[in-house]
Amino acid sequence: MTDGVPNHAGLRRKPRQTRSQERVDRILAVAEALFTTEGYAKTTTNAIAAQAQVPIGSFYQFFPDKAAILQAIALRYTGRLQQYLKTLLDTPDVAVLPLPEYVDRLVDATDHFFVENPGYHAVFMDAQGTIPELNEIESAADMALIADLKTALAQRNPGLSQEDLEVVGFVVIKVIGNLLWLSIDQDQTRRQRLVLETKKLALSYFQNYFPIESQHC
Amino acid sequence: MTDGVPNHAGLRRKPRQTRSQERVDRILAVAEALFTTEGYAKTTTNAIAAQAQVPIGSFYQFFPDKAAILQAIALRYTGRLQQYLKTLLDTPDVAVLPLPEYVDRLVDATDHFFVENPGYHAVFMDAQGTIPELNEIESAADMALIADLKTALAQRNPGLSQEDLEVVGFVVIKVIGNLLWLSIDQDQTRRQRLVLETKKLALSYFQNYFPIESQHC
DNA sequence: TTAAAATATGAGTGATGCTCATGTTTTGGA
DNA sequence: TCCAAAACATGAGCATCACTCATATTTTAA
Repeated sequence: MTDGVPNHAGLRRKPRQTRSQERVDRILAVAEALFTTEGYAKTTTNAIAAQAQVPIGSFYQFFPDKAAILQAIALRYTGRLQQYLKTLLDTPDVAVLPLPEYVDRLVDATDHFFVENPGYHAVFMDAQGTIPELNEIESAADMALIADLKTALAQRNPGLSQEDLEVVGFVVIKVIGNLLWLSIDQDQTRRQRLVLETKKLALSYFQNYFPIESQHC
Repeated sequence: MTDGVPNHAGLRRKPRQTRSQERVDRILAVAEALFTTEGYAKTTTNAIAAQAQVPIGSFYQFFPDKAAILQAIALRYTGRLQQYLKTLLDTPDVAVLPLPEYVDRLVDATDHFFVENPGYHAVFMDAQGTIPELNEIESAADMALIADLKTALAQRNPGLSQEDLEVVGFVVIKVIGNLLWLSIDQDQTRRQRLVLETKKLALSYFQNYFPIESQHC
């Protein structure tokens, strides 16, 4: 992507005029609201266009098809998450934290993002599988997260091979994501417990690759 | 379900005659093949009916809607998986295996099932989110697996509370399922590595709740 | 044998994603 | 300032798909 504004990704025509840009923004806002409340399948393109006060024809000037709106919204979310976690991982203070605290921070940050962005859950939950492009977006987003985590972990244990770093990053990102994702549907008590278990799980696994230095009997 | 045959679940009318039963079987077989090769969204009910040599009207005598076929297929798969794992967990020899070997068996069995039943992956991958009933089926299937694992784990450490058993079962079932699920798309080398990592992950986590008896410095 | 109940059938209906012919606005050179 | 050409806007209408229902056929049982 040569363009810094992810809004334009997958657009049929890039809006040049102010009015057009406003229309695209309105469409995305309305679509996100409808997808979240009604679901992707039950939301019609005509309804989005009508509620955004945009003729259906103009709608299709910007978006090649219905799926493209969801892709645009999904891209916005994955971008936010990656930036959020990268900021954490790149903080010098965090990099030198003992492993348990490090895992705490990582899991808490991911959990926090999920809680603060309920649309993320709603959008990805909805049309997964139906839209192959969505899976690619999620996959690409995870790749980026894994890459960030890899550099952070390499710093922590320079002895690990690239293959090991890749696999450990993959497992940790996927597992944390999956468990916290599942915890969203649960009630408050169970959710907190699952966050705790996620930390326990990640820490136990990490210790296979980052042995505690101060281990003595 | 009072009926032992899961094929009839969610049917509009239960086929009483031999011919009807054959028709339903043909529909399910054709639908599974088409869903797997073409995908759920791109497969039309008319195409299923035509290829199964059943008029579209008769199709809808048996199935209330398109989603019901997928549900029937999904139920068949989850039933098979549960039976497969329950058999393993209920084997007396397995119950007394040391934890590492126990985890090995559990993970290998799940992996084996995924490999032997590619349709499971295809069917669930496809229309998740689009069909709320599918999520319920998957959720119910996981609940059953968790229940089976709970009793097996309770035997292994009677000191654990119900809440702990529930959470540990939940985490392990979900995490193993998720990682092995993801491993399916990967190439052979990476797949084997991920199976290994899944074992490592599950074992490390288990050791929080099942301390090694023979631990001494 | 036959009337009623159960089952089979496929043309037709409504809804939805998307197009395209036509109309309107903006642009930039003279 | 004027005008022609390019860019943009519009919504009635098309194609497709899930699903129905009026009618025809078969089975049941008295």
